Amino acid sequence: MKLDLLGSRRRTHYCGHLRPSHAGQKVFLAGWVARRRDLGSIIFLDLRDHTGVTQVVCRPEISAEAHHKAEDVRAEFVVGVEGEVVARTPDTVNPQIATGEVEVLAHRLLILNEAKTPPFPLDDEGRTSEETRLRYRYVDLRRARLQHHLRLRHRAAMAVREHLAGHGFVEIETPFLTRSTPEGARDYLVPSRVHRGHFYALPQSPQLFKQILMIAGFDRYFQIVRCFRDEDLRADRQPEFTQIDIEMAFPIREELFNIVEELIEKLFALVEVRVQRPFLRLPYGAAMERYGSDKPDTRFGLEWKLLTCPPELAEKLQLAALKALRVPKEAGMSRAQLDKLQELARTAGADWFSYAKVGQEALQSPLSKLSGDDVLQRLAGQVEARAGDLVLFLALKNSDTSDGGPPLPALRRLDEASGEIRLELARKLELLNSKTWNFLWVTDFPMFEYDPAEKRFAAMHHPFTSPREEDFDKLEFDPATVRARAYDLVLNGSEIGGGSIRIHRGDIQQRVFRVLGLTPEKARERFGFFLDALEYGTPPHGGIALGWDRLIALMCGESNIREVIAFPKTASAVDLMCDAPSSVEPEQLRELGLRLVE
RNA sequence: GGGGACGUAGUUCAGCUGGUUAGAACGCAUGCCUGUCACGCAUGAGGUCGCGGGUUCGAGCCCCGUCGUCCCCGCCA
Repeated sequence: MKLDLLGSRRRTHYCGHLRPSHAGQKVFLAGWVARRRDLGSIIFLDLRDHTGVTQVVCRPEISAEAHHKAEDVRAEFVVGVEGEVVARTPDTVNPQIATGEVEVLAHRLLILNEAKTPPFPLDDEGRTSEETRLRYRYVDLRRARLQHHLRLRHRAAMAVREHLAGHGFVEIETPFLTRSTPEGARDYLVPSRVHRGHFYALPQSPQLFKQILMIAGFDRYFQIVRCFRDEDLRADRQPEFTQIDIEMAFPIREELFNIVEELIEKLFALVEVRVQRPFLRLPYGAAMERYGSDKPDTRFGLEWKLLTCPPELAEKLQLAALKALRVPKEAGMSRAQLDKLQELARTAGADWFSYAKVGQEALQSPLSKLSGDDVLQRLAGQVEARAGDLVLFLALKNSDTSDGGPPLPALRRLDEASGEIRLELARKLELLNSKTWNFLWVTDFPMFEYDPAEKRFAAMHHPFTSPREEDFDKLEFDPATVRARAYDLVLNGSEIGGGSIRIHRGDIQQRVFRVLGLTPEKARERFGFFLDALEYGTPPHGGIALGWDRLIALMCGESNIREVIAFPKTASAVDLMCDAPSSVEPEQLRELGLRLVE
């Protein structure tokens, strides 16, 4: 096919912008052919660009050449149209599209490029398999939905820059080729050609660089930055993802919260959501007890309560800890559903599950024979159960806390099971409102988490998080109870950010490393440059990182972050479009001093 | 590393208890059509049933293996 040249023609309007007020104007439009309707002696083309669609009319009596060319046009051809905007007669107006009151009468049609038949229809909204979409991502991205998401992402990034710059934050880039720090996630490694046998690592986050920028006197820093983690993927996890990374010197926690809350407020204004401020603050302990989660979804009630267990029941059942949840008006729940909850409780790690249905007169429960109705009444009373309610009980048995290890992991299991039951109930009872946006700060995380497999403590946030000052003395004697100055930002049950006030004193940093089982030698080997930097006048500092992909996905109403990333990877970390990762030439390996084994 | 779901035309899917020549819709091609806008009508092309092996007289269907995609657990300081 003979193609036309664009020449010096300049687009005068976008396809989605024409209105009756443009009638009579000569215009030049350019875009992709969304659809061709050939009625013989009249051919309609729907011309599309990112703003929308305009109907182009090709009639032989206006231009025989344009009409003739339109016969060859197919879907996704790139064309330019020179013509006149005309108002449609009332009976031909299309109210379904923004430009439906006008059309462009083609005086001249330029076929700028042809296109293969698209591998899938562009207007099918989510019916094409993701595999096919990702393979032909350039076609997929033409869809209005993805255009919207990525353009919103762009405007959101602009808002971030404007907001943070307005608060005195400076955007500074940090290296991608950096040093491996084996703590935390698996690193992506990049072999050095110049230094054979040595490797760079792609950053899991710019954590140490941003702290060093504080030491360097930059006072307030931010970056919209790519991070890399070589771990298994999920719907909300990609091997490379973006963070809004923020750090400030001489931090007041409330000031940081305020800056972030304001930012969130501005971001959600972009999608016409007014957020409630200030955000709720919830200590970690309360979150775990009441919601069974460190990222509670507070769009619905269903709060657990830790009960004081009547001794006779505790004795009989060997209960070590007992939680209860009042489910209003659900006394009618079926045995089958309750059995499912019991099964969930078991697999989620609780030792014991039971329930009571509150009637007008009496309680109905498998427990009543065992405990007697008065004991049951007292338990139900502790959660203020009323007639018609269902009360769920969840417990930990004695044997589990007496195995010598710290009792916390066991309690944690109970809490986590309670959290899963809570979420399952919310789904089953359809309590999740997609129009509600509940932000909250979870604060006062434990500093350390005991890892039974490795038989050591691990940092819950990261090893540069400051313990609360009043807990400094417990570092060596009771690390499990040391609280961190760490906080997470949570939205509707998703963690969208996390940060902390950092350690700015070398002595405290060394003590924390020691709790983590890092000898001074090991610490020096891994973080020597950072420990050195700490010695040269480190101001108190702290910050936060927001999960940008997750945040944008939530703003777009998407549950999968691939929908807000232009070129995402599959669950096995493959880019289906460019087929990465790939093998490389033997010469490339030779240069790097690498040899493949097996 | 583990569990679950899926894999059939370009796309989305159907395909019974293993039985003749594997179907539908959309898309595509060709022709007709002057007001369509998911145009319509007619005709037609299009299949490595993911791949390899096995069972069977016979496999899209059963078995084993393998690859790929999605979801979840572990993992993700």
